[in-house]
Amino acid sequence: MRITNAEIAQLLSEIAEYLEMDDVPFKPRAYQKVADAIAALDEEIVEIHKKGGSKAISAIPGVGASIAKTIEEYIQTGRIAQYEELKKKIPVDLRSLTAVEGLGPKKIKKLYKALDIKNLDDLEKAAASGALAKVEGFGSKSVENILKGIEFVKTSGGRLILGNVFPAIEHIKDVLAKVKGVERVDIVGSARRKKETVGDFDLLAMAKDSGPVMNFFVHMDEVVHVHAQGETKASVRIKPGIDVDVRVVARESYGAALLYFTGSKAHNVALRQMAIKKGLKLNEYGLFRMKGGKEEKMIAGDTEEGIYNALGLTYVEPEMREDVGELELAQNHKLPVLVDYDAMKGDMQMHTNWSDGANTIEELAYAAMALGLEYIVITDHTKRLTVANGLDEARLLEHMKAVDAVNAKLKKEGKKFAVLKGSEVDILKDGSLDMSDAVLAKLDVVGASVHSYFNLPREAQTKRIIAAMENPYVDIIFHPTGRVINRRPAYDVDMDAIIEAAKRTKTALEINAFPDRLDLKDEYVRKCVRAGVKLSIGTDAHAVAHLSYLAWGVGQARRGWAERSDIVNAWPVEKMKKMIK
DNA sequence: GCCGTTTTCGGCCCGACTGTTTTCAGTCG
Repeated sequence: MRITNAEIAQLLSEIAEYLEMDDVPFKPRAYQKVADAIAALDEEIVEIHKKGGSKAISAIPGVGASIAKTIEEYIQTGRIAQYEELKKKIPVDLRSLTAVEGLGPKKIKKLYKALDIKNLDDLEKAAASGALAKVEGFGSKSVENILKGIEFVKTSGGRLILGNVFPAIEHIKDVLAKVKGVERVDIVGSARRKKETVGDFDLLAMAKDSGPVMNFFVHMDEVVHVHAQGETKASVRIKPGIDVDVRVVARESYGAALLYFTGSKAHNVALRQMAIKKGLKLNEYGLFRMKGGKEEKMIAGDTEEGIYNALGLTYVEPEMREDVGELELAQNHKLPVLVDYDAMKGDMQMHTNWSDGANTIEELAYAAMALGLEYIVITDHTKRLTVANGLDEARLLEHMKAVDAVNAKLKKEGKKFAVLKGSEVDILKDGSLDMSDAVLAKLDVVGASVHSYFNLPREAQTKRIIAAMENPYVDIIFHPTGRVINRRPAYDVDMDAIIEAAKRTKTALEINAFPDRLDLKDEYVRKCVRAGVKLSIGTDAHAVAHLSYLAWGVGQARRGWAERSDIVNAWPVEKMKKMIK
């Protein structure tokens, strides 16, 4: 069983929480910082260790000799003695208990000592029996909130897929923007950074007087519960089970607030530390010059750019704000110029009613044209995927003629738009394809994907995909890792080997833009960019409505620091054809 | 426990809101 970065991060985070329970100063922050860094790491920590031992691990920012040894201990023995000691003292299910809003290490410890509460079930029983309300520091209000928190943890199961819930939050943003006195509303938080999943939504509003907008917000029809309501900040749950926070600030502080509420937390902390070094203080109201421990003068705050510049940095795009090296680049004015959301010229993957799509070739073409695209690649499934009505050689040849017919019609109408002939070919167990080379040779673009044998051993799975890339007609590997967010993990593949083979065979890797796929994920996108492997963004649309998902693919590309030159379909059709095989 | 243009000791981001312990600790982001 492979040890993942996520499980190491979870263990370190729990150690931090245990230390927090005992009021140990500063250590909790050190452990938590490392946990966050490892969770965001784009390399497997096991690999780092294999290459350079605990010394290489301690090269990760925030990791010193001690924590490096702790991680090494886990990699070598599967256990951490320190963690087990701590767990023995207070054997509780920290992961689920801390997921309850309002419960932190201190309260969890108190509940364990007083009522032997170890998990959500114990907690729920104690709340129901009335025992909880008798614990010092807990009252009827706490019990009520804890019960609601438990319910939420049980039903929502954690993070939501951004693309699926975004329309609901955009609606609230639009409604708030219309409240009298509101000058501007922005979606901030991880949604602005285009993280693939979000825990909650944050909105920022600009207004002189916060009263009316706060009042409106907590009384919206969608609101089922108000968690908190103050003068400038409120937090509610809306109907689909999403938590939404809103914060109101004045114009002069709006940039500072945007910066602060967009995060990430690690990026913000790093910025504040830079400010301190310059004798400044950064908070959500602005960047201040300090004198004798007091704010002397606000030197930036109305725009994000002004704050970055005052700190000697170039503006950092929200999708890059994860404290994974972007600040060093900003300091040296060497940030990449990320691919723009409106840079896309084409869509590289979609399905028609010839296989498992809902619409015709023509309907997709007109819809894509309306979205401002210059070309689309039709990539219906092939024969092995019988459940999707996959095309065999004969039907694919027929299908190509149908594409020709649509192009002829568009030309007659004077439209400058191209429909390209493509296919989503199945990669069979041995790495061969379910379509003859003779037919593939007639297509403009060939994408190949894995739809079977998800559980092959790592080596076999890797070999299988590389074999497909070696086929001279395969231009793109579609959804290269097969993961479906919140539903199915990626198949076990050696991504470094895949990326290396992609480079060697000049095969592009897809960023599948479907909101619950976003496959490649951001860290692999970064690796491709670094290696010079080209990327292809496809919506994998199975209906006209899905074509708008392209923006989620671009967001993912930007999170991976991709520039326009890295994305084959950010180029006009002729240039795109040259960039693929 | 980590770190260093204040560098091997002495610091460690900062503010809003809640509930309850009538002055603040705990949690969150």
